[in-house]
Amino acid sequence: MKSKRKIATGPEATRQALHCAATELFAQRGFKGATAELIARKAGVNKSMINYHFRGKKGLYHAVLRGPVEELVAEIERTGLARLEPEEGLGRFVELFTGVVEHHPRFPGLMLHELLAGGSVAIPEVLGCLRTVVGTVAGLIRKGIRLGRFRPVDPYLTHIGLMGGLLHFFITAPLRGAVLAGFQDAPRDPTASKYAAHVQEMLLRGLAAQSPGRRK
Amino acid sequence: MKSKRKIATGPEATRQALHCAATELFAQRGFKGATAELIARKAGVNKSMINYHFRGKKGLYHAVLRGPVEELVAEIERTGLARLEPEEGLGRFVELFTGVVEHHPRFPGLMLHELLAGGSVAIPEVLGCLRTVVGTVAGLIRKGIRLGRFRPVDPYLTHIGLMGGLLHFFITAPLRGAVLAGFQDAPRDPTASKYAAHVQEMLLRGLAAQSPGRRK
DNA sequence: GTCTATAGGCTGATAGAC
DNA sequence: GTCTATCAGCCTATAGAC
Repeated sequence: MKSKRKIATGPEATRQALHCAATELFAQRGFKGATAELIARKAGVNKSMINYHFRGKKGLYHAVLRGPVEELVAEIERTGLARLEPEEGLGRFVELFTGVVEHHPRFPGLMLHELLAGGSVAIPEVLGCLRTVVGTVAGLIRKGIRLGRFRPVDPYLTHIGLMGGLLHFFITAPLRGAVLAGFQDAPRDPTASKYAAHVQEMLLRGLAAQSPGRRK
Repeated sequence: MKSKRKIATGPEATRQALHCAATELFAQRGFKGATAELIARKAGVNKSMINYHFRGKKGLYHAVLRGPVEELVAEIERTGLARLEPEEGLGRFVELFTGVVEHHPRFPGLMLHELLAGGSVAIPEVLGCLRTVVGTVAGLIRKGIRLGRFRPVDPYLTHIGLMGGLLHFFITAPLRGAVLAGFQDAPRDPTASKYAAHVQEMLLRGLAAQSPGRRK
């Protein structure tokens, strides 16, 4: 399992190898838990390259964190999520989020470590993005309530439940096998898209003022 | 904010002060992020007391983690959750979980750090307890499906969504003020019981085969 | 039981050769 | 750009006085 070697050479390949290895390790162990030497070894690169290419460990961490967070916000804006119908918009948000995680599988781990630390490691970059996400989702829910299609729930509490549910699926993936071993009816390897469909259904049915249109 | 001083004296008070301070710091920073010196200072106690009373930092971590996890399982069994009607049982689980968190406010932080680490720090103590929780919740859902009262969802995916939603509420509490500032309609200080009610409603409506009895 | 002092290892960052 | 060598600081744990 420790056979990650750098193949290509040159400065850009070094940068990428470090970025990639750091993403993995920061997500699993957090900022302090992932040491510079570990990252460099996993990248197959000399330790001091971290300082040359990223101005130190903190710079590398910021670079790693910015990617997925900014992509999520960009996708939200590109899709014009806020302007969609409430049901459609929330469904698309779930798909969009799982799509971003597919490009950045370690995003949930990074995000949660950051949240647990109280945003202490990288406040400003992330905080603004979080506000956009929360605002968009809460806005869609508010719109649905106003239109009489959703129950009068608290949009922010709903957002917490939704985001928590999404993040939890991905971060528990490594442990799932060990915990579910022995449960005969447990899904072998639940895919993200299967879970996304489940979350959409639970969310829309949970929100619906009346019973929503059947999908299946 | 750094005015935590030990008042009482004696060995038991020292133990408790360390346990208490460690709970706080491990939950916020994880095992490696919380240093022994930080814990001792917060407890108002000498650093070497960690080794005397807990056989080192790891021993202290295990002691801290065991408490809430075992209490959760004990509560599940004491309540006889598995034998209740599905709707009642799931509702009680949500209340029971938030109740345990009230006794152990740092439980969600500890749990998530552990999950993110892939259970690497304390596998055996926690893994068995997790299996009990998962098994009980999934069992209730399975029962509801069998009785025709729930839709034929995947019980394990449902459990992931439920637990994720619950945990996320508590771990985001510190950041909530900063993220929600400016959103006029955001709840000032959402209580755990208010959130618990929200989660119950979303869960049961999301699961219901037909429209469930209105509560309000 | 509690303290001080310190050992011994690891960590992040830098200096300087190539 | 990349490497080796190395420093100063921090970390956990222990020894030993009280």
